[in-house]
Amino acid sequence: MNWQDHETYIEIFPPREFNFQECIVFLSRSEQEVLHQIIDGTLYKAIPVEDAFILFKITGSRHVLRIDFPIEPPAPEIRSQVAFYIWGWFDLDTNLRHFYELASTDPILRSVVENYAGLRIIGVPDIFEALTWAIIGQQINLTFAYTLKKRFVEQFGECLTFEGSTFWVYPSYNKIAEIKVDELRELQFSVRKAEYVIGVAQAMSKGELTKEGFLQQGDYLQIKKSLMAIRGIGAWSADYVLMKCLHETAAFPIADVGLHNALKFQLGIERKPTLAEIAELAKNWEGWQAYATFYLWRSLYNDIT
DNA sequence: GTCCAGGATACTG
DNA sequence: CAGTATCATGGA
Repeated sequence: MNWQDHETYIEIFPPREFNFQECIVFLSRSEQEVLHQIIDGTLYKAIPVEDAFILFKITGSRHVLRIDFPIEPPAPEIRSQVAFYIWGWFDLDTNLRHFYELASTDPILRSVVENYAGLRIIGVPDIFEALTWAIIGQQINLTFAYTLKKRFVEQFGECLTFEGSTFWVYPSYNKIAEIKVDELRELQFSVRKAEYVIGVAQAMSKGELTKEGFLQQGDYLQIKKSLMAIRGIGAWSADYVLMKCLHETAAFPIADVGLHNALKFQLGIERKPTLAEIAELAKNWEGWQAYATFYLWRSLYNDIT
């Protein structure tokens, strides 16, 4: 982690293959997003750190991210944890050079890595959020998924307010472990989605499920197997969590509808590619399937000014 | 009205 | 074991 503490603010120095603006485009993909805000090109987010909620804002230039604390600068240890959080959020430990080399000769990836150079997988560092967001998004369109998430966060999460703006923090698993299926049904969750979400919360609340626990298993396939043992987490969700939370660049949600639509467009065909065809295309992506998927997702939406 | 959505699970033959 | 029904609702 490459950063510098200036007491009232901090600076983070990302690797060369980084473009803050591209990340902002991704973060702007839904107007219903409640877990961060972009105001005049500045990114705001509140996160829980050691039983407190910290609001930070990020302004990015070419080679440095500047992090300010609008409410008040926190203690040194907290500042360090915020830097660590942001480092992981933007997946700054990953060296993209290998991916770009591989993509430069790949018929599918060549154009997207040129178009979106510097884009990184924007993560979901909180594994409870990653697991439950994957569950919420299953089998429904993204617009409705964001509607459900917004209701869920505003019903059970906590928030900070600053200068008239509200900054929401994702609900804690301890809170969700205690609610009933009916309370989520009222938000228009299906009974099954509600059961899955509460089940994950209860497992985490009992300490049966932790991010560190998965990471310690080391091997991608072993972690995927462990994730799929959770009720409500199938192959797609497991790969989604590996990709967005556990920094596994080889994670590949091959059944993803968004991936299929992006490939249909990139290939210029009238139908979606079959799983076998995708597997064939992806042979060249070995080790970087997660980034290939993320860049292809990016190709599905237009820039937001 | 029809069909598809960032799928997963329970049931059936 | 592979195929099928079911979930719940929004958006195109």
